[in-house]
Amino acid sequence: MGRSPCCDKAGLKKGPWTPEEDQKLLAYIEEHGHGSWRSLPEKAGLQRCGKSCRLRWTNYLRPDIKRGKFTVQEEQTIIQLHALLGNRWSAIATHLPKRTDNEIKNYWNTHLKKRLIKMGIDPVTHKHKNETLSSSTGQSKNAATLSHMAQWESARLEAEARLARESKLLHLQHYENNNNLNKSAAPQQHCFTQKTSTNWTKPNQGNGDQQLESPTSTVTFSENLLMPLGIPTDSSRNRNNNNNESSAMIELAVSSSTSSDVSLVKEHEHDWIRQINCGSGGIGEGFTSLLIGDSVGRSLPTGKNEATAGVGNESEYNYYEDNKNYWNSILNLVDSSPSDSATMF
DNA sequence: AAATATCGCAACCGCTTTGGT
DNA sequence: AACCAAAGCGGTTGCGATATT
Repeated sequence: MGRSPCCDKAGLKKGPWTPEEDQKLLAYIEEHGHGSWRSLPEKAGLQRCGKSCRLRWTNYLRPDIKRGKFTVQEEQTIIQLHALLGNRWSAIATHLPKRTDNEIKNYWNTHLKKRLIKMGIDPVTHKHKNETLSSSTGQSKNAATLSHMAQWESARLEAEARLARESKLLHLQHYENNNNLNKSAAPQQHCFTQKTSTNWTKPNQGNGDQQLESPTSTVTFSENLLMPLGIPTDSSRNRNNNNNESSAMIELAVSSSTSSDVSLVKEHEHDWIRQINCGSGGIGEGFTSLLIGDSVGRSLPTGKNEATAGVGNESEYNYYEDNKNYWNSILNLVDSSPSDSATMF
């Protein structure tokens, strides 16, 4: 059987989008939200299939997309996350705010992959050729360890999403109950429009704030998101938290996570990681922070005492040390890459 | 200047997952 | 539980731009 293609209707246009089509799509979504993608093209007066419209929107027209050159930081993040997660572009994209998975995927395939190959690093295993050659003599431990850790990270991400979904149900119920009780005291600040994965809506409709918002975009309550966890944000350092928001709402923001909300939370995890690496401390040595942080890759403690701080015994020390060395080697190779290091990163 | 090769990226394809009925 | 529609996702393709011969 199989599903019939969505674009097989005669007369539907394919290929590059014209500025006129972009304008129609933008105008329609600004006015109505996307609603059902399938019915959108007809309503918007476009000779396209819904899927094509959705892709054009999510990969190009969405206002929360950052376009243009990737920064050094972004490149490093992609390389490191790819070593960890493989070709899971959407997962990688959650750590790169405002970049789409498609853009990251393209950038990897056209730039980073080739660059690693040029440097003698296998873009699949992220191991240097020399290391590959000597792996038969027992140095494959790093790869095995990394693989093991990657499995844990994958499991963690999945569990996180599952828990988030479950807690959302609970908290939505909680919120609805509260909302029914306190309709007159509805929170003013949060743009709590729609956070399902299916419907994009325009926040603050009618109040002059026309900022568009996609299911995976950051929302305006984002920084409050981290407050209850004790995670500092830039603005939280600079201003007092506005405690007018109901704590229930904040709690909801943190825990109500559909898959799209997970990405939202993860987007901030990126900042969180940065905070940890900047030495805010106290959050515990998360796996991700251990692997991704510059502080790990670039300024590893050389003394065993420092390295083993918080690590219980010799085998655990080796475990961490192995991975630090692994990332160190990647970053050192990248840093000391011959000839065009200036353009490299 | 023309032909050819290579690169970069938007868009497509098809499979999987999710959510509603 | 089964079915279906829609969204998510990753691999691949097509084509315009640019570099090289």
